[in-house]
This record gives sequence, structure tokens and C-alpha cells, in this order.
Amino acid sequence: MIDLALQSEELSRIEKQLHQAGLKLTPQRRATVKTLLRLHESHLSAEELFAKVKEAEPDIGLATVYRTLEVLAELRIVNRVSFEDGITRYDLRTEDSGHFHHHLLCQVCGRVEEIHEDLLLDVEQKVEQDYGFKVADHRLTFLGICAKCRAKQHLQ
Amino acid sequence: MIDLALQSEELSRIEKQLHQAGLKLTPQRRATVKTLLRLHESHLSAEELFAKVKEAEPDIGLATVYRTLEVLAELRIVNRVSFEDGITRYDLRTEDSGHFHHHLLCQVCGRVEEIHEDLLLDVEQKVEQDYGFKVADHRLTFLGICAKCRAKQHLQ
DNA sequence: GTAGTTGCAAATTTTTTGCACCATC
DNA sequence: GATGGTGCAAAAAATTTGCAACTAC
Repeated sequence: MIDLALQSEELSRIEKQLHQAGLKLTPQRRATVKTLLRLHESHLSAEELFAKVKEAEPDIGLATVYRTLEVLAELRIVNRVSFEDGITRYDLRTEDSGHFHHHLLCQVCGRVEEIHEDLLLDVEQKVEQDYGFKVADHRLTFLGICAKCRAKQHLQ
Repeated sequence: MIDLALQSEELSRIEKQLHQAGLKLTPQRRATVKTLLRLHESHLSAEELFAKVKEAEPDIGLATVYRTLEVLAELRIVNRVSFEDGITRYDLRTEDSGHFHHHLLCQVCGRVEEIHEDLLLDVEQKVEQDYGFKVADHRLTFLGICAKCRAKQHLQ
């Protein structure tokens, strides 16, 4: 969740990006982006997002949500991510955190935490040096047990 | 690709793991595992794997391949991985490389390279210390441009 | 003979596409 | 009046499930 002032700032940033690509921020796209901003960090699937957007924009079609997500992914406004369940989820790329974030997937409770610190600077440098691979982005998920579930386990 | 002696060694290791779980290494499962061993590092989808396995075992059904992969994933013999295309792929977890490997996905040619060196030991330690998250496994993919494609680009 | 396994077809779920219509500059 | 965008329904992919038949201890 981010506050409303920041949300509308992000929204106009995104509008600008769309315009630069010759695309429009239609009411449907606006509603979709606003929902993504509001439910930031929820890692919604297209269906889940559709259900949420429909609350604000009841006439929107599922296909539009898919098409919007495709556009946003192309403009690198959202990232496609998928965890172990085979479902594609969408993750807003917020400007503040320097573009990168990592995920902590708890195998007990299933929740996904985000880390907004970039832990891979050294590793990326090594990959570039040792493998000649020019890194543009990354996806990093740790699977394990979150602090809460560990605490619960210790109580038992 | 790994050599044949190693392949049959891995195969009997996997058979043992199945037996310990009260499951059988049927001809269909054997053919599936052998194909995975043979095409190691190909990151096949279920459909692709099915097509390959069918060459050795023409009567096998697609559902069996899906069910076999589910079993193998549960026993942690394979990992489910997915890159940006929304398709679930399967990756054999070989014993030799200490269980971990990372991926380099080239955004120009689309190929996936593997890194068999564990680059995350320090990072995992930090995650455990700073976030209280007990790491059991990870998924790491770098997106960027591979050495070959970079070389080609420089020639132009 | 019991427990695990299979192939097939049908069902489900996820995602994409075709198309006629709408909005806007 | 082009161009981009939309909703709807149909289609296509990807995956799962039900079930009767099979296999091996």
C-alpha cells in the first residue's frame, strides 16, 4: 500500500509513459492501474485483478485486463512473476525502490514478502565478469519459512 | 547432457527415492526420467517432454507425464521453473552441483544458460539475519544479453 | 487382492483472438 | 475518418480429473 498522493503521482507517470508510446490511459486502464497501485505487493493473477477492478469499473471485460497487463508489461511498468503454482502474477514496478525487488515465499503459510533492498549488486557484477552476460534485470525468490511461522513452530 | 554411466546411477538413485515413498518406477516413469536426464538443461515444458518421451514410449499419455512430473516435483527430484512466458518448465535437480543452480535468460536469442555455482551463500545469510526468514531454496534468473549475442552486436 | 498406475476422454482453467462497435483527436 | 481501444463470445492452450482396466508384489 502506498499513500494516495504518491498513487496519483505514479498514475500520471504511467500516463506519460503510455502517451510516449502512442497509447491512451482509458478509464479501463486507469482503473486497472489504480487497483494495481492500491493492492501493491499482493501479486495478483489476471483473474484476481479482474475481480478487483470490476468493483470500480463493472463493465470491464477480462480480455481488457489481459490486454492492459500485456501493454504494461511491455512498457516495463509491471513485471510478470510466477511462483511455484504455475499461475502468472503481476507485480508493479515502483519507481522509488530503484526498480528491483526480491521475494520471500513462505512454504508454510504461502505468503509472499518483498525485499526492497537490492542484494545482488555484487552477484551481478560477478555474472558479467565470469560469464560475459550483460545483466538487465533479475528475478529472485527465496523459498523457506518466514519469521512468523518460525515463531509459531517454536511455540509448539 | 551427462554421460550414460552417470545417467543410470542417477536413475537408480531416483528409483530408490520413489520406493522409499511407496511408489514405483514404471516403464513410463523410467522413460520420462531418462528423457529428463538426457535432455538435462533443456528446460522442457510438459508438452515438449511428452513429445520427446513418446519417441521411446509411444503409448504414453500426456496425463501420465503431468502426473509423473507432479510426483517428481513432490520428491524434489525436479524443480518447477518458469521464465517470462507463463509456461511451466521442469528442471532436473542433479546431485553433483550441490542442489543449486541459477539461470541466465538471454532476451535477444531466448536461450537459457545455467550457472552451477552457488552465488547466493552470502545473500541467504543476510536474508536470514535481517528478515528472520529461514531459506530452504531459491530461484534466481538473470535477464539480459548473453556473451554470444553481445559479440554479434559488436560486429554490426 | 490390494495399492499404485495407466490411457483415454471429458472437464476445467488460463489466456488469446476475431470482430463489430465505440471514443477521441 | 484513422487509430487505438473495448466487450463479448469463441477458440486455443495448459492442466486436471474420473474411471475402468492393468500390473506387480
